[in-house]
Amino acid sequence: MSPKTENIHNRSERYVYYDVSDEEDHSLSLPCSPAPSAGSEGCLVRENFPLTDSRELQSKRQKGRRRSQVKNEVTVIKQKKNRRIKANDRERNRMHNLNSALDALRSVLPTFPDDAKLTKIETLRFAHNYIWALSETLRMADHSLFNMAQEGMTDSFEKFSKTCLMVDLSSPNSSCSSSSDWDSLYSPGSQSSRYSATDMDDFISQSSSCLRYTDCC
DNA sequence: TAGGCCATCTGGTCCT
DNA sequence: AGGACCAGATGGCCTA
Repeated sequence: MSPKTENIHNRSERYVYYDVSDEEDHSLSLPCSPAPSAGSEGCLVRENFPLTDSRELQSKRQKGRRRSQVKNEVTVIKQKKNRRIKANDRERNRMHNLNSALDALRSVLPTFPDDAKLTKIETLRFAHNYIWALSETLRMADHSLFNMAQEGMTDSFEKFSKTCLMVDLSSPNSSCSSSSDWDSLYSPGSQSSRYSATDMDDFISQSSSCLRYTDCC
């Protein structure tokens, strides 16, 4: 096999490779179609060589560009996939952090061990109402203390101050709270008004009575 | 089996 | 560009 023939043969091999994904290459190699086999050799030798060669160079460049385009697309797809995986990972972590925060919130809410775990929405609603209830309790306690001070009950005031501030309202073991008391705050009901004003009033009165009936008074 | 809850994925939007 | 946040979609699990 002469060098020239070998060269042509190599070209035809390359054609076969690029023709798979390139329709324009078909048009370029049309004179030698249908198959760039033995006929193609005659084709290339017969035509004026420089023209064929420049066409080939052009074709090579186009093919090179397309190959790098394909490569780029593959890279972009890989990059996108990689970014998605990383984003999913971050999102998972974010949700885990959110859940940890909810767990922390649950842990400071007064529930009983045998209670079913509060759902997310229950936790948020309960926390909201619990804070409100504690605020109300404080307000009422302040009011009571103020009245007591006004009446000159200095001893009672001091005693109240020392001991009642230590009352742990949030403790499920608190003597004045029971499971049902706390259940009333998040007992099953309509989602929209799960913790009714009545429930909260009950809670406040119970909390207040707790303050009133602990060993401080 | 329907409905509720949850975890995860995904694409969009906004911000740095 | 990349990260945070959000909301919708989806599928799994559990319970009444």
